[in-house]
Amino acid sequence: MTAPSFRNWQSVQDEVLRRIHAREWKPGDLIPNEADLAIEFGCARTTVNRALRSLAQNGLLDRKRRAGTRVAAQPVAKATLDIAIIRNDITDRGQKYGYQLLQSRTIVPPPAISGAMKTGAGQPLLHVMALHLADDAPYALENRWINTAVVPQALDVKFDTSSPNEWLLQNVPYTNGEIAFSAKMASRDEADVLACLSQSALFKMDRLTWDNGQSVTKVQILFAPGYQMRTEL
Amino acid sequence: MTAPSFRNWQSVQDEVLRRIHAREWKPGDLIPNEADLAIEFGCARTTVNRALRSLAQNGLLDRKRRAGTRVAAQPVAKATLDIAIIRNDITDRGQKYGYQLLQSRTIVPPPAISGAMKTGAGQPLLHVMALHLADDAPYALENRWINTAVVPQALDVKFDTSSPNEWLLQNVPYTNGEIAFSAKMASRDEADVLACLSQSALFKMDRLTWDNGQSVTKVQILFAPGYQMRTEL
DNA sequence: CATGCTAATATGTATGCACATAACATCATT
DNA sequence: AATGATGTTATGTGCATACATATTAGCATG
Repeated sequence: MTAPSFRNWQSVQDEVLRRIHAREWKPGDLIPNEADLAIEFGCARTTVNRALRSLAQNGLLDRKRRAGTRVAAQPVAKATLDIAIIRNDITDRGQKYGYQLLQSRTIVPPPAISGAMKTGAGQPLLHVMALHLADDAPYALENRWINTAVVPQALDVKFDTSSPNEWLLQNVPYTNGEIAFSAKMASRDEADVLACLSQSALFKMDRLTWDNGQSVTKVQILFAPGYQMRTEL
Repeated sequence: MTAPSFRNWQSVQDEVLRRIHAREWKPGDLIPNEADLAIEFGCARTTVNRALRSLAQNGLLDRKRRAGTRVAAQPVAKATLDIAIIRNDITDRGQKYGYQLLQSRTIVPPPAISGAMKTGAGQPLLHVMALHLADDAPYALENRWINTAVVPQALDVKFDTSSPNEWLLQNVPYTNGEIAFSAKMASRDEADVLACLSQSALFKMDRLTWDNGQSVTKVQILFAPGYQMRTEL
């Protein structure tokens, strides 16, 4: 039997994938170590390492030092979502983007919000509500709080032509954050703004971002009925 | 000024991240090339490459051959969601997992479904409905179609103690698929099963998986009100 | 002026080697 | 038998080097 010779890490990855799909290596199985695979594939161990590392990152393999590499018993599907700027989301689909500022003012927020943001209780936040439109139809309602202590420049920005969504993403750095997705029944006001029936089921995204331990902003985005967030596996 | 010397790719990555956050390198800026950075950091180009490659994968840098590396103008936040097996989702939170089969039968599906699955029109599918419970409360309703042409073994499985969700993930390989998330108003039947009010807003996940061009399964999972899908940024 | 060839350049990747590190196995000690 | 020291092993990473490849700039040619 001639060694087929897999010279680059992509083809090594493909071959490993093939064996997993063909169930030559079953979930839970320990696969040969890098050195052996390198010999079998006729390439350097580095190359095998690169291929396996990549597969591990995608959740198809579990790797542990000394213990070896095994096929993930329960392939946790990792879906990568691209949380784009809403404007791009819309224009990428060939629709016309529209924007409308609903409200912008500085307030001392109710405890629930400053609690989530872990700001001081009396800390004033900038509160902005805006509507994103696709082909003139309401698309998403942005409800945002900005920590003025961290982002004082925000106070000088009139969010009347472009959304806080865009401005913050382009002007304010952050180190980490969290996102949560859920479903919410439309309140009367929300239904009004989004031009849908009250009690409609809306897709909701909550996002909290931080910069070196200081909370930057909290946003809730409510999408008009029919919105879908999609991704490949 | 002494060169701080960043010896491993993680610390190089951290330093690059720091510069991005500190806006020493602003969005859209072209950053020094790998060779120069390697000299500055006192490490090999390979190490810089590893760091930058990783950052590019996370969407913070845009890299092009010959054109160089620049800070992403619009940092598309990439959120990676771990779509776990529902049982794990529940037990990981320290709750008791429960399962209940509602229905299982072979049917010729309505055109809408076979259309989405791109199976032959008259192709019979196995249809299974099941309920997942957390601490005895309804948690999610699984509504699944399985392509019996591709997965004939499924016909022999009684899904009375463990869900198709688990069985398929552990027994049937797939090459690719797609996931969509959305919100849906609970129908009367759905509300009944999930023990919630009719018209509640439910978080919905639709998933379609393929194996080498053949559709394997299509599933719709409706989560009981209150469900949140979370992830770090 | 348009077009196409060519050279320069930055990233992409393969390789052999070395050493670091985690985790397990084994054996000795108590 | 429990505990701890020690060695072994597989992955993790760094480095120097070489070559591959995409893309751009510049030049030459029609």
